[in-house]
Formats: sequence, C-alpha cells, structure tokens
Amino acid sequence: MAKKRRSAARQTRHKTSVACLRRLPAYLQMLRSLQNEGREYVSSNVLAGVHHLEPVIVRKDLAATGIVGTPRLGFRIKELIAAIEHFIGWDHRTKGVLVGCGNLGSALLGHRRFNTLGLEIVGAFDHDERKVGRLIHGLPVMPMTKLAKFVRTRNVTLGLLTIPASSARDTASYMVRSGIRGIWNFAPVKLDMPDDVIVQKEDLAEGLAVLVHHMSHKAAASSRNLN
Amino acid sequence: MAKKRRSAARQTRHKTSVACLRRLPAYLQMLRSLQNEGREYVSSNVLAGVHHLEPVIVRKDLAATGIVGTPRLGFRIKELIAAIEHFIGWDHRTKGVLVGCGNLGSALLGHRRFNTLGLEIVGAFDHDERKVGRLIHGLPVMPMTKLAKFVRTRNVTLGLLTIPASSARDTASYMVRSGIRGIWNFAPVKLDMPDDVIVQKEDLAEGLAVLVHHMSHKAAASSRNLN
DNA sequence: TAGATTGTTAATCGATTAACAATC
DNA sequence: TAGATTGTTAATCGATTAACAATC
Repeated sequence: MAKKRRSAARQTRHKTSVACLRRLPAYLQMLRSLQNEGREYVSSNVLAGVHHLEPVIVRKDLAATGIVGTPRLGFRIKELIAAIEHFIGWDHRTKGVLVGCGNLGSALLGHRRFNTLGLEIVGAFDHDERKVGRLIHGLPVMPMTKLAKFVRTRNVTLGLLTIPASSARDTASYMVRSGIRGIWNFAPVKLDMPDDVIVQKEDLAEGLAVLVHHMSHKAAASSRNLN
Repeated sequence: MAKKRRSAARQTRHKTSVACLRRLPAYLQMLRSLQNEGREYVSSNVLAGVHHLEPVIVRKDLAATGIVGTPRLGFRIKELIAAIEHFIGWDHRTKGVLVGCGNLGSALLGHRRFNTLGLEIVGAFDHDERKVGRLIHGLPVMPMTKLAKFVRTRNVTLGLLTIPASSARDTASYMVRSGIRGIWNFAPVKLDMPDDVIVQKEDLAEGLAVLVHHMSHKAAASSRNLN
C-alpha cells in the first residue's frame, strides 16, 4: 500500500506536459477562492468546472504535482494549494527585471496580480535616456548600463522583455550576459539562446488569430447552409 | 491531376487545429519582412526557422489555408500572405471595442501592432465615471451606457474585456446583449456564453507557470546530479 | 454497508514526424 | 536531365478519454 502511494508522487519524474502546466494556475485560482469561502475539501469534479474539463484530466494534472486525494472526500484544499505552488515554483518569490518601459511594459509593472503568481518585478530598465529616472507604478526606470550590476547584487534570475522587435535579440543577449537565466519574451521575435536559458514567448497575435478565425468561420458555417 | 490540386484546397474543410492557427501569425510576420527585402519565393524550410519547426509542419499548415506551392521554388510570398490573411480573417478589418481602461486596457489601446493584425479598436469604455471623457491614445473613454448603441451603429463584432475578475462575467453578458459576437477575455475568469459567441481567453499566468516551472526544474536537474 | 470519488490501465484520438512519390 | 522541394500516405508519439478496480 505504501508502495502504491509512492507511485503517485513518482509521476513527478515524468516530463510534465505543457498543457498540464498551463491548466494548473486556473485550479489554483479556484482553490484560493474556495479556501476563502472556508471550504476544506474539493473534488476533481468541482475543479473541472474551472474550464470545460473532464474530472479525470484534473486528477491526472494533480497527480503530476505529487498530491494524493482521498476517495469520497476529494483533495484537501490547503494541501493542494501548497502542492501546486511548489510544483510550479510559486512557493518562493521569483525576482524579475523588466526591460522596455513602453505601453505594455508599463502595464506589466502595474499588474498587481503578479503578487499572487510568485513574481516580483524589482527593477525597470529602458534604452531611452529620456525615460530614465521616471517613476512607473513606483519603480524608477534605470539605464541599461546598470542592468548587469543590478541583476547580480539583487540576485535576479528572470527578465521580462517588452521592447520592439527590432532590438529584442540584442537586448536579450545582453540580459543573458548580465546573468538572467529565464526570459519572458513579449517581442514578436524568436530568440536563439543557449540551452540553459529558458525562454517563454508570449504573442497576442496567436490568440487573436484563433479568435478571428473562429468568428469568421462561424459566420461562414451558417451562411454555407444556404447552398 | 486537376483533381489532385483541388484536394489541397479541400483540406480547408477539415476542422483546423488550434496549434496550426497559432503558428500562422509567425509565418505571416516573417513573410512580410521577406517581402520587404524584395524576395518573391520562400521555401517551407526557411519558414520553419520562425520557430523550431519541421518544414513538413509548415507545409501542412500552409496547405490548410488552401495555398499550393511549386516544387523547387517554394511558395510565392505575395500569394501566401494573401492566403494566410484570408484564412485567419485578417484580410478585412475587424472592429473592436475595449471595455476596461485600466493598466492593461490602456496598453492595448496603444498597441500599434494591431494594425498589422486586422484589428481596429474603435471605442473604449469603462464603468468608472471618473475615467469617462479622458483620452487614451487618442480614443475618448465612453460610459457603459453608450455601449449598445455604439456597437450597433458602428457595426462592431469583437469586444476586448480588460476588467478585474469580479465584474467580468456581468460585463461580458452585457456586451453580448449589446451585439458583441466575440470576446477576447483578459480577465482570469471562465465565461459561460451562448454557443454562437466565441470566447478567447488570454491568461498571463499560464505562460508564467510554464516559464517558472522550467526554470526551477532546470536548476533542480543540475543540483540533482550531486546525489 | 453502500456509494462516491480516487488512481490506474487500456483505448481512442489527433498532432507530429518519417518516408517517399510527384513534379517543376 | 538531375536535384530540390512539394504534397501525401503511413508510422509514431503523446494527450485525452473511457473503463474500472481500489478505497474511504
């Protein structure tokens, strides 16, 4: 029986699928609000309501975090929150610097939700000297020349890249040379980085393409019936 | 032979995968810059460089748009751009209204790249009366009470939802009652909508979870070798 | 105990990759 | 023609779903 139990935890060794990782934050959000309501246990069935998921998918995802539930009761919410946070890496704060204080960059600097997501933006940088010194949501914009020292003394590992496509590649290299190990890339450019640097690309165009295609297609589908 | 040719175009009828749709914008971006360089043809091999893709994936994706290439030459860039834009629905402007002029909303209002992506935000709205009347990136913020009439007279089909989670659901319903057919949802909430309304959810937490997990895991992987 | 819910194994589905014939 | 590149069919892979035994 003890052997059985360990097997669930061992799943952690399987390479976790990106699909699973992307679903975990939604569970977390729901779990927190259930916890605020004073509930103690939750079933995979309830959690599945967070999107349009099958309960068995939820159980598979949760198993990946090493958590074990109780038949008839479900999962202990408190335990589950801790397990998911630990699994993602949100149980400790990750410090990040933001490079590129334009529209999007400024918005991210003011994004309070990051507090809930284990991310703390501790420094803002920009190439543009005219922006240097300004306060954006309480953070002073610093010149790029101070990046390397800042990253080292503050022990920052993550960088948010929010500059135009043209200079994104050079800036990213500079960030990595400064000690950054992971880049959240909001520029519409593919970054070629050494293997030990993690890059996560974020591109609004992707979601918009899916949305607009579905909208045009839905319209097409109904008018096609006229044939 | 003519029959063979038509079969490629016929692929359009297959339900297109979301994965494919998400890749198309990146091809488009590269195609445009190749066109600016004056090139006329491109191979699937070159396009594959846009991410870390296999050329055969690119050919499959392009086939979904109905385009047909030429052996040895590749694809005519001009034709290909038109085909992708048409397929996604970016060959005609989609008009959108933005609801929620906070940090993120303001940033999106100033996001010039949407011009390239067939999206034109023609109106900005907010619940907060104090924001009404302000100009954000040239657009005046309007009160929610004017939404329905605006949507109808301007023939707007798309809505960008950038308000806090708490009121997102109610606001979304109101948008749909006002005539909106598609919602680009930036609030961390699942929206339950009638089947004929398309919802595309955008959640930064997903990408961040993937990034942070990979970063922690990479670190764990190297330190694990010490055992 | 009976019943609800978990965890696991097997089946299905769809997307990616491999292999290769067609063709300019 | 020879060779590069396309388009297609078959094989592989991985994720989702179905089925069900385990268990509180």
